[in-house]
Amino acid sequence: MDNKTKARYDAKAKIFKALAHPTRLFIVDELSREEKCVCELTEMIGADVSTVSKHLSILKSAGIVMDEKRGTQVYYSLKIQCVLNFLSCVESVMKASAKEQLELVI
Amino acid sequence: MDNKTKARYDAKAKIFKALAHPTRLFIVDELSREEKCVCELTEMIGADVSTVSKHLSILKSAGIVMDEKRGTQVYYSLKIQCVLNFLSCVESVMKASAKEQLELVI
DNA sequence: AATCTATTTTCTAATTTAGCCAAATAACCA
DNA sequence: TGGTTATTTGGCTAAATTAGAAAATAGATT
Repeated sequence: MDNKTKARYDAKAKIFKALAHPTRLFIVDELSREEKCVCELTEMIGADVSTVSKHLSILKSAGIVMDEKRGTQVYYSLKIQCVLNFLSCVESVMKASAKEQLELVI
Repeated sequence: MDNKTKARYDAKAKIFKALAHPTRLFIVDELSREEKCVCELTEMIGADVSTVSKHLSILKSAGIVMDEKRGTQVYYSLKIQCVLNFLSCVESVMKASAKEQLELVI
């Protein structure tokens, strides 16, 4: 595999890594409804603000969300809508697995 | 967040984790063309067989690929085609980021 | 049965990630 | 200016992930 190809796979992997955490998936779900400030998300998630802020920065640097400062607050919103489509594909993977599990039991 | 909801996010995250590695993305790409045995993939990837085998088992336990033993070889193939759609969404995330980078420079 | 081949599993060391606390920044307000 | 609130950053520790070497397993062949 040449360097360029390798770099492409690394870049793709970075995006998947950004989504590969339950808290970050929750954030994406919430932001798909409407923008939220860090404080609102922190409240919902129930972790330290610094932790939530770090999750957001990972999503941002992957290009999945964007932020906008208004007064003292920073609002985050979903930047790439198609992320939602692939969440629904993931659901289908989950359903397929669950069905299989079930068939093993029956 | 109740336990059930949390479990759902964990399960989704598991699927993203499975895809969050350059080698595993490469494997998915290859398998989207046609099934391959572990030895063929190992040859292409150039890592230890045990490493490749482990990557495959991660993809399998996430429900993304399936395997079939034929003689001494094990053939892996893509189980969930929609994974490919979301790879194309990821590409669009990458393009958007690249475009932005470019605009910063111009 | 003994051996060979392909693959998986186990073990260990190295690297990365997650989460909290404390400190630093930034924007607003008195 | 000094203080307050919201957020980010740095530092630290614990947990998770990665990779390869070696050992174990399963099926095919002699």
